[in-house]
Amino acid sequence: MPDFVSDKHLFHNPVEFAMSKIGGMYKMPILWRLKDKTWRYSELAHNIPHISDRMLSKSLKELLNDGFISKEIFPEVPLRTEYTITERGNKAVTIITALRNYGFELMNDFGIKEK
Amino acid sequence: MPDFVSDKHLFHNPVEFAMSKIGGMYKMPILWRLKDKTWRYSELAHNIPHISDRMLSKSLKELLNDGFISKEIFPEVPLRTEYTITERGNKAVTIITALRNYGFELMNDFGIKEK
DNA sequence: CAGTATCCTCCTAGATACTG
DNA sequence: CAGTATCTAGGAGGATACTG
Repeated sequence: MPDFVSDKHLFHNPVEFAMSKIGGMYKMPILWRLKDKTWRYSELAHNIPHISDRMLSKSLKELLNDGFISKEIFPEVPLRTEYTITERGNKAVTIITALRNYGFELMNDFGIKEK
Repeated sequence: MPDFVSDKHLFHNPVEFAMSKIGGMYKMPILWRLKDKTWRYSELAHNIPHISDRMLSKSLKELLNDGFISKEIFPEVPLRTEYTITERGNKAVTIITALRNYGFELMNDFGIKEK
């Protein structure tokens, strides 16, 4: 697996590339919530623990630019925007599900009990 | 999914926990190489692109402490150490394989051609 | 409501040098 | 050969304030 460049950034393997697209603190939590319904900005903001407006808007923008989600703006008063997962996003959810299941296994393996 | 603490570090979801164990730049590349045979330190050092001694030794130590690999020291001259994957490491390889396949799909999806 | 702009902190990884 | 120690840089994410 040789190095390759995408979007002016150097990658060494496919996992690194995938993580550059759906990694970080909040992208998976966002995609996970969008997997079976449309959410509006404020719903995500209130539902994802600890997320700030800065990180939410930054993450949404990147997921949007990379085609994992789509956005619809309703020019009402007050303003409403809705985020929906795309086909590319749905494929991501498959691996997120696997990662999540593995994470639970590992937590159990390490004796961490969830409520 | 409530927050939880492990090893004095705060986590928000199972994916974050999994990534704290097998994430970072080099842990997956190491586990990937150990999946079907034992490697010695210098073989890993020469085979994993761009890795420094510092990062190799640091990553190996953490994988060892977390039970993903085991280590055997042969007190010969010159010194020889061999690293072998454990059952826990093999489970990790399953998800790494899935992530890797997803990464290849995504690269293809984004028009990145590998050689 | 749905964001953006600025500034700042911490942590991962790189560079370099050294050792049993 | 198989590492460890020290120092540094870059980038992800936090805090806070502001806006169409």
